[in-house]
Amino acid sequence: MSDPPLFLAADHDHRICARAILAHAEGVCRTRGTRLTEQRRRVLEIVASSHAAIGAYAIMDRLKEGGGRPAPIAVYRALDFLIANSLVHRIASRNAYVACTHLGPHHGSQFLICRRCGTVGEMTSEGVWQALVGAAAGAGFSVVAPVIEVEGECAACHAAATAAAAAPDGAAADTVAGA
Amino acid sequence: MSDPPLFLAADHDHRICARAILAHAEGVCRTRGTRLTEQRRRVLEIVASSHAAIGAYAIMDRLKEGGGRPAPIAVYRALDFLIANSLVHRIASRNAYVACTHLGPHHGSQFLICRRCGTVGEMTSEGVWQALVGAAAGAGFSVVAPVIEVEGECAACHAAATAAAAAPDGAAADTVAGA
DNA sequence: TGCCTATATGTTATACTATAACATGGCTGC
DNA sequence: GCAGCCATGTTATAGTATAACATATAGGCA
Ligand SMILES: [Zn+2]
Ligand SMILES: [Zn+2]
Ligand SMILES: [Zn+2]
Ligand SMILES: [Zn+2]
Repeated sequence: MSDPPLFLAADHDHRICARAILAHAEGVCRTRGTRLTEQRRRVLEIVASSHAAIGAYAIMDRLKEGGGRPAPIAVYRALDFLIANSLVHRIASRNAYVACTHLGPHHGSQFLICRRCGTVGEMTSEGVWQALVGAAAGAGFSVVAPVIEVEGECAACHAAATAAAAAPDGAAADTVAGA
Repeated sequence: MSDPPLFLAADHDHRICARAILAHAEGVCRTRGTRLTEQRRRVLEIVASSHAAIGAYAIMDRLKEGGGRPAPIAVYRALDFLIANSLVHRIASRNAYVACTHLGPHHGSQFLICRRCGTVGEMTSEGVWQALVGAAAGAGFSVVAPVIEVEGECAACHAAATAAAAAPDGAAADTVAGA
């Protein structure tokens, strides 16, 4: 009912999102006694710098901008840590990664991926979870780790596409890139 | 209610499955005026030779057994055709492919992947579909192409694991490989 | 029949994604 | 200090997928 919106407006102040993600990571690591090292922190910052999913090699390129010469394995090791702590999620259908936008522990998120702007919304619908577990149980199958990644269109892009289709003349509304 | 079982017994006569898949493919291609060429047919036979998902390079190795020297691209092109015609599905979380076991047209299947035997069951639960579309709509998101791939345990493997845990002495029941 | 075009395949090279194996460094607790 | 653990560096390689261009084959049609 009062869930926060999965998709924020394109012009939202994303620094607020990024800060919240980093602060949450600090808290998680302090609680668990794990270490959010500089490298892991930088990878998380890069992943969290946008609501779109980013590939491991793109993360590496961003790290290089800071002057270092990180090898792919360094990025994957940082991602392994972040994923193990549910601070980052892997999007298997894109071979890419997104920062978790949830505060508490959770399992079985559903990822809504806009085919136009690339924004990924992380949804945790109890109804979807129960429908899936129930249907699987009907086949004698016990669910352990679901991968649910939905390609589609977010509200903003859908509205823009509809408007463009209605008035196909002249300058089409630009597709907004993920902030 | 009267759905066919998603997971067949390990000792079922899989030649029946394979023949049905090939016959269905012949029919689909005849209806659509597309061509089930020898290469595409062989790739489909290989993918359909088991209920487990198989990787593109494993398919290539199997093709080589026939004497040819297929390049990776040949396998991917055949897979592209088969996937476009819904005769094969890609399992993104495994980078692997399974033959479709459905007869009619369909969208949004849910794939149940046994972590022990590797068998993939293709489920088409209307309830899961509706729960997902409904929940996404609540976020203003319109679903186009969901990827639902669930890791878990099939009934047979779950029973075997439970039995092995109850009687951990001596010969544990072998994990059955996908036929 | 013989050309024409679209589709399918062959060939070579390369891009992209991810991990193995082993060495080094650095913090922590004793 | 030093032992042990964890994190990182270094090098090499495995695994997955596509680009670009040449050739071949099937069928439609003049
Ligand atoms: Zn944001
Ligand atoms: Zn969008
Ligand atoms: Zn079978
Ligand atoms: Zn199984």
